[in-house]
Amino acid sequence: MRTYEPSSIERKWQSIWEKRGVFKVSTDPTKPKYYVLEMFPYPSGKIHMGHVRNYTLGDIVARVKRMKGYNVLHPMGWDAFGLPAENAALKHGVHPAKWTHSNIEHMKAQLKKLGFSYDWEREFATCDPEYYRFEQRFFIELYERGLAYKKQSLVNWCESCQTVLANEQVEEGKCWRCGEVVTTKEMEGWFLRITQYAEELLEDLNKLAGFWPEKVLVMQRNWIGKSEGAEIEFFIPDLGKTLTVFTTRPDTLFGVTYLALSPEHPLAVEIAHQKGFENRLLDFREKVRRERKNIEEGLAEKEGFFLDTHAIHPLTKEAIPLYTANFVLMEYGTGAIMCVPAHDQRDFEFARKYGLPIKVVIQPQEEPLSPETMESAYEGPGLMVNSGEFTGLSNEDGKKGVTEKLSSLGLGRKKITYRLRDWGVSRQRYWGCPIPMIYCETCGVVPEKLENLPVRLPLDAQIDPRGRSPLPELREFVDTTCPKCGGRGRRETDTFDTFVESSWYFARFTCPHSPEPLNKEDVSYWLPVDQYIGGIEHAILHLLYARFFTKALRDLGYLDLDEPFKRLLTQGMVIKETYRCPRHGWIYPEEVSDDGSCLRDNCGEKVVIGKPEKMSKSKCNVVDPDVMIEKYGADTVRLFIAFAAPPEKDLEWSDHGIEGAHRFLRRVYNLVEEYADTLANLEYREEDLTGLSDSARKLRRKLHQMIKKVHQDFEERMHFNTGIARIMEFLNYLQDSLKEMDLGEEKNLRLLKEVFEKLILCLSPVCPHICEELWERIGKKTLVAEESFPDWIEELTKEEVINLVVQINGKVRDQVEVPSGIGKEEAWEIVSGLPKIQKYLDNKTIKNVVFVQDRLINIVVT
RNA sequence: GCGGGAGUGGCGGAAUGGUAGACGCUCCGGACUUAGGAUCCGGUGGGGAUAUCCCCGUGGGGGUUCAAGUCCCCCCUCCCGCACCA
Repeated sequence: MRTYEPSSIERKWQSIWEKRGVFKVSTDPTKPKYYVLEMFPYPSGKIHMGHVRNYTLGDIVARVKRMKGYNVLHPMGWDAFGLPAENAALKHGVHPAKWTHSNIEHMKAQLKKLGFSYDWEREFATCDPEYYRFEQRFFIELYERGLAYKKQSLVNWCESCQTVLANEQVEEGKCWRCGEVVTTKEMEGWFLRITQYAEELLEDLNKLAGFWPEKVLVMQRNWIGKSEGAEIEFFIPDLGKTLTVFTTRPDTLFGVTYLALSPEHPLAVEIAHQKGFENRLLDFREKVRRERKNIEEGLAEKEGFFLDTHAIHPLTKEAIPLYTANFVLMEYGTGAIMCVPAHDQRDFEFARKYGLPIKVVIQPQEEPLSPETMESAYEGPGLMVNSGEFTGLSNEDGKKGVTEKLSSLGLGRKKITYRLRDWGVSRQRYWGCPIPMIYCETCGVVPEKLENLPVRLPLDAQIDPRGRSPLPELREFVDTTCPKCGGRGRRETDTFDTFVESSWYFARFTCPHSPEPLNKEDVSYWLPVDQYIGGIEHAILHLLYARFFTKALRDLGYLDLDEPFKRLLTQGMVIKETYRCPRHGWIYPEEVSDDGSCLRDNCGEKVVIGKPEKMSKSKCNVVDPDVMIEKYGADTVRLFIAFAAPPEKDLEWSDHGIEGAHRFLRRVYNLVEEYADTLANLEYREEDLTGLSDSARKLRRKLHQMIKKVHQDFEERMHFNTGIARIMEFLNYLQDSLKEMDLGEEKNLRLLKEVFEKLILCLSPVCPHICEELWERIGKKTLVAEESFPDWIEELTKEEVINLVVQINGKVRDQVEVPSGIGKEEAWEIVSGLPKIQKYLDNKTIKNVVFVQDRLINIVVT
């Protein structure tokens, strides 16, 4: 008898799949399609457990759908531009291109070892000119439509990465990639007008409800940050100019006691110039910028100063003082606000600090407010007071009333504001897609001609030791001719944010070799992605950009859909417990002795076992997929990962757990192997399986119940952990059952053949290699990968007898085996005769009997 | 503060309003062994009676129901996201 040797089995089947091109697909409108996509990786060097989990989940989905008869697109590629390649170049002196390609090669080999069913013929890397040429083309077309533009702006700057960051890439004031504190800087850069799609991006989230995690939808909604209110104009006589503010509370207009401008506001600058306190304003602005970082820690106090200027209230015509204040953001609304201390907490704090008046204009029902005694602003609803003609209205009616009044006077209007900003895509980096624009002294900014695309990233650049992009110094790249006038031109040397590449790769996977950017037939057949799987860390950035790009490409005529990803699964992290030594910090598990002391440098300190955390080198809790594959095989790794937790939850790596998974596969292997030769030449038909003994019939019933449950868990609910549990449960039952079954009877052998066949098929999406092997061992000539998922016979899943639970007043008091399907009367007949139950019925009055067929009978007594 | 999610054995986790704890891990006992950290068999929520049982139990408190981990209300804790957004 053979023993289970994963490594040889896995190599064997991987090469057979490859040779036969099992996972190759093509557009075929006669077949139902299914597109499953996992977020493609950055080629950082090697695969980690997070990837393994992501891709295992995707592969199970792909294999299940294939077995269910779908034409399945399951591609893989590389998000290959990005900063780490440049960092590696600096550190090891390898060119980013070389580093990237060798990483790809290594990681691809790792993925192949895991037996993922990708159509590798569709593979591409985003650093291929054949990929990014189309990206450049899209950009030019967006530019021509006014959806891409260049502007000077205050940008987030990471000194360590030497580049600009998008708002989304700043996390708690730090660079999302390297953790360096982000500063601000005035800079020119290219922007994509994502704000033009703000409303649609928000609105279409409703289409995704139920298919995307609620959490992601909420995060995107917050990010887009729609708020409805009004723009109101305040005339400044000293300047002869109008200050426009945005407010969501026009109903509080009569409570305005001051106006506040961001220190960056152009009118603040103008006033400062006129009144001669420019330096004071500049100092203040600098201070505020520095303190932005403190704001996260909640340390910054409200601060500002009087601008020695007044504006005219649009309705009361009162003179309202102008302040500049640190809590007013230039980037939001109009950069200036009207301040109503009585009804806004921030305005309240500022007013108290500087002794500004507080005027109540909204009175709540309960307790009247008075400015003297208020300890905080009242932001709730109420009736309007001190508000001229609006006094007495509810504040909700007031919002409308005041806005309409202002509108009629031409001093305001209804306004919707979004928090979402345009997407800055310029990066001062080398290893990225060149932005295909040319600066000409006579023509200005001119896009490269489409026929000249791609603008190739020069690969012979010398990496600058200071970490700066070498492109601006590269004459043969920079010097060019103007596409318009043929005169001297200078190329843009910024490259795209790498999120541009990942914003449309899913579409290119449908036609990776097409000479057109996107082939109509392919994209309309395959898109949208039916199931997208990836980490929650992309909840905003990548997913919002990709949604935007989809809509933009639709409007350019390349796509015919609104949303790219029909269903989204955000899988949890792979975590593992950590060990900490008081002297050495994080240490490896093997540096902990049995009695829990630190072994590093014979230190002996008591080791603290930390809670499980995301695997990371610095915490010494990583598990290398290669080591696990080597030790247990890919099937075991896949099985454990799919079994240990539901997909969306964090998965705690357990050395014992993976042993358990491996033990299970060995049991499957040994069991099938034991009977393989006997069964190899045996076939069965449905009519062979009639007239079975009780125990054989029961086994067959368990089999069909298992198939049904696995189908539901794998295909409908995507709860792989419980599906696998059902397979394990079945194996346990099968082994018990075999002890009693007479295998001298041919009927039973034929049944066993059915059992093995279907068991193997059910397990195959999770553990494809061992299943192919066993399939072959029981005499099959086909490939499991090309088989259908087994059907179950509903009739066979029905129990013949069931355990009827007998409750008295809702408490379980007994159970009795009865034929399934019996009615209430029959059940009562049986149950009322049970001695245990009679005991409970003595001297009691039966008030009610509740009967749930095949489940329970509940006798209510008093 | 606002928003989202979650609290179930020693652990990971199961349970269309219908036997709470499937499946796996751990641990305990047994078998086979020169040996086992291999394999197989049995047990494993708590407490009590231990022949056959009983009581308690899904973060806490109320409620709806014949019946609640599941539905409703209040509270507590933890995780995640957002946070001077006017």
